[in-house]
Amino acid sequence: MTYANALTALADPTRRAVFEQLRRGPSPVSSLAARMPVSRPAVSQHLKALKEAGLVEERADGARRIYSLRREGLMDLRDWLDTFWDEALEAFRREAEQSKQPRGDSK
Amino acid sequence: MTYANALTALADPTRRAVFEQLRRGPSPVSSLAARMPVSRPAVSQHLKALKEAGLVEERADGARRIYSLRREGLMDLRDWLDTFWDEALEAFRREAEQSKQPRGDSK
DNA sequence: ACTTACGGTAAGTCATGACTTACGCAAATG
DNA sequence: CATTTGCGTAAGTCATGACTTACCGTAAGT
Repeated sequence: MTYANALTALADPTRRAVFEQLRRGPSPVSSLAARMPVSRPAVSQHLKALKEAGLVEERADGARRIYSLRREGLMDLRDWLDTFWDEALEAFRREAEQSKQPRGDSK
Repeated sequence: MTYANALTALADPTRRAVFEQLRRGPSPVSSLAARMPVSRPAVSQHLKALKEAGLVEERADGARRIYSLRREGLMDLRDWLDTFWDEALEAFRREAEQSKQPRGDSK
């Protein structure tokens, strides 16, 4: 269910841009904000959202907060995506669904 | 850039639920709506959004419109996700970025 | 032809959330 | 210490978009 959090977090263009910038490596907030068209507090808020979604982690360095990617946060999203291809798993899921819910049909 | 459309489309819980239901197979609108807590027009609107995002396709069957998954629509999203793991590609991207923009640093 | 199923679109409401400025606090700097 | 740097949070504004009901056309069934 955590793939849902990743999706909502990454849906916003600005927030996604912040996330993508972190591919360059760990970075303090101001550096990120400098490259963005929005204010620094806006970036802070996005980082908070990303952190709560498990997509980013924070480390303190004196007065600075260094943010970096958390690739594990993308794992669940990746797995969820795969459920749309994996036919074996899908068949299994479909069957489980059916035996659990006799009245279920897609007509 | 089309992964962005997929992300925004799949961010909404209801819309995602519609999308996930289509894993069971192609289905007309009313059947989908029957399993959902929202009205039929709402589902119609979500299907329109999913279609515009390339995640779903529509086929006419008399008065009905049969909707089905378009897995290709997820491809770009999948590829985008992979860019966060592929170190080689990342290094290359980083280098390209740097030679193009001498003043760029992440300090 | 009349009626009923199916579904898209219009119009309007309401909540969410992305942004801003203002502020406060902790750590570095002089 | 006083000042500056770095960042989070509060409060308020504004746009977006997810839903509703009402309505329309089209295709099937009687």
